[in-house]
Amino acid sequence: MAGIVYLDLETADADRLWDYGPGFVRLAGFAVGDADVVTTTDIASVVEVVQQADIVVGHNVLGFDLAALERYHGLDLTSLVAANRVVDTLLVARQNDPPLSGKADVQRYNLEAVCRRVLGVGKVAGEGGSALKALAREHGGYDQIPVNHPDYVRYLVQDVHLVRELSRHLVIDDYLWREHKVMWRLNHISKQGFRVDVDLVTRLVAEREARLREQKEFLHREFGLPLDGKKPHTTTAGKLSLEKAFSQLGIEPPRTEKGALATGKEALEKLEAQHRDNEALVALCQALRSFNGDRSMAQTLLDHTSIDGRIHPSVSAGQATGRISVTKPGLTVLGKRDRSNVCERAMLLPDVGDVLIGADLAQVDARAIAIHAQDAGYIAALEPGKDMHSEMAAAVFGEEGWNRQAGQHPRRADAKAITHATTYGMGAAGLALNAGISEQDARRQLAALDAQFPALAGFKRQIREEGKKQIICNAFGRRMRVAPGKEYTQAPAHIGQGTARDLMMQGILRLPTWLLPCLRAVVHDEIVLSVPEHRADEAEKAVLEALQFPHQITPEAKPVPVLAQASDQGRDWLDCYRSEKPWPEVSRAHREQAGCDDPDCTWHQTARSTEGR
DNA sequence: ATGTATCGCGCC
DNA sequence: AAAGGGCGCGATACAT
Repeated sequence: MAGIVYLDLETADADRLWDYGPGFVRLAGFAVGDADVVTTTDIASVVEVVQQADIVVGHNVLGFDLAALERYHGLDLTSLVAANRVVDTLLVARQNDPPLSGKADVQRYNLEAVCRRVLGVGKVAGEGGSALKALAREHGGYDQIPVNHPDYVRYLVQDVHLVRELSRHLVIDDYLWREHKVMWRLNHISKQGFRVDVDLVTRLVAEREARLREQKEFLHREFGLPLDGKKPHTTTAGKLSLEKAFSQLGIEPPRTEKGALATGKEALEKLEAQHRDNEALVALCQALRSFNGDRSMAQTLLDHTSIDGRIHPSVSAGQATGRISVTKPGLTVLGKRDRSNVCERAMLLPDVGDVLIGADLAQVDARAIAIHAQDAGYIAALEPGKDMHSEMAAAVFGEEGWNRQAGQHPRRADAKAITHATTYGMGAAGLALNAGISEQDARRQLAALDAQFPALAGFKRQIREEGKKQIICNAFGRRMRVAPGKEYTQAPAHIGQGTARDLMMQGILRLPTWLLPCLRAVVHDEIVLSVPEHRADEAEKAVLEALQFPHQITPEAKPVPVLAQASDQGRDWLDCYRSEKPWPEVSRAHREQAGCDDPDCTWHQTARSTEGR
């Protein structure tokens, strides 16, 4: 074996890792131990070196460099990861110095930023990232930069040096070894890709354009809104003419919190409800609302679809809680609650000959909190076979009116909101506003919750206190940063989300390896897989087996059961929810019909409205 | 032309 | 004293 190998690659446009083809990797730089940095275009020789290494170290190597060597040069990454022979300094940097929530910290983890922090500013010469971008611009693309260009080579050499220096300052704990295996498994989502119904996407893009044009013309004709821009009502000129329109209709224009003209769903729905008889106003609101929720998801999917007809989203764990981001395109924001946009999920398909299966964890954030809080009553409410929210309702509102055998507690929905909200530190005022109750009632309900679950209340106090040290740790050892001053809300919320994240990742780690190439998406508490039709039942059983287990925070602690439920086996992602959702169009079988009688069917509606055009 | 901030929407 | 968390993406406005 060849000691520690520090590695960095220069490639064509990084966004094209999965569809560029041979030649993607252009130049490799590596150093073995303390030896000089070697740069070469002989990538096969680099694969040899990596395979021989005791450990290969690099920044984002798991998600990028080693993935590229695996894809285009036959690297056996599986064995490397299994033997703990990969150290990704990006994963390490995030655990050693966790990010704040929000956008402020997204740029803090590129190699140069990490090195400036850890090694000191003087160690980093220039701005490699932007210089590289300039080189690419100058030569007409990342894949056109001459591989012997002195600046190109110099930045590569510096990055290898930086990785080597950096790795001497980073601390690798047990959580990180686990995390490498987690991210390697999740990277199958990027690698395999998710098949797109390109015909449907193309049709939806066209339909949306037609609809938008129609609405814009209507608003222009009736209310004098400008025609330019994609959403004229959000431009300065558009807002001005809208204000005028509202005034002419005798209505005070609705405002957002910051005083701008409100054109959001809630504001418009409220306005509509208040002035039902003002026909022109209702028409205006409806036209404006047709812009809302009208996202260009089809276009976004199309923009990210590779020549193989698939999207290859990025998977990363850069959030403050460790939650997994699936982006480019973002798969965590596809419509689900709204009938009007749930059909976005119909655009994603299983592989040919496959079906999609899904499973989601039941109340996983509550279980995460229970694991930490060790509140006997709270854990009891989470026992298998019990309906957690009904149990919570009984605890807060009393047993009366609830026949356990007959079904759910009548105030189940209220309890659900309270449980969820208090985990995130909602106060009485917020709860009152949210639930439409008096502040006094809200205070009483929150107090009842604390009284019924004293250990839960104690845990929240304790974790808020720990949050003052800025770093808190979840049940699996992930370190999470709490913003100073935000301990009250963030500390319990981070525990709920962060431990929930690692419960799901535990399930991912428990999946049998044959299912890894089947992974298509993770959405916090849900996973989706494309599996051969004849193995669907077997796969579903294996997934449920993997996702369900009791977890205890210490060997002495009370275990909390983690439970999951399977979705339907679907011929597209939407089809997976056909028995969960009440809308007929969720079923692919329904969508395959030429038409239907349901006037509210969002699938056949567009077909009807465009008929005879 | 390109990047950042803000808003408003969607999801869990 | 009071305090609802975490995100991604598109569109626009504005600065550079």
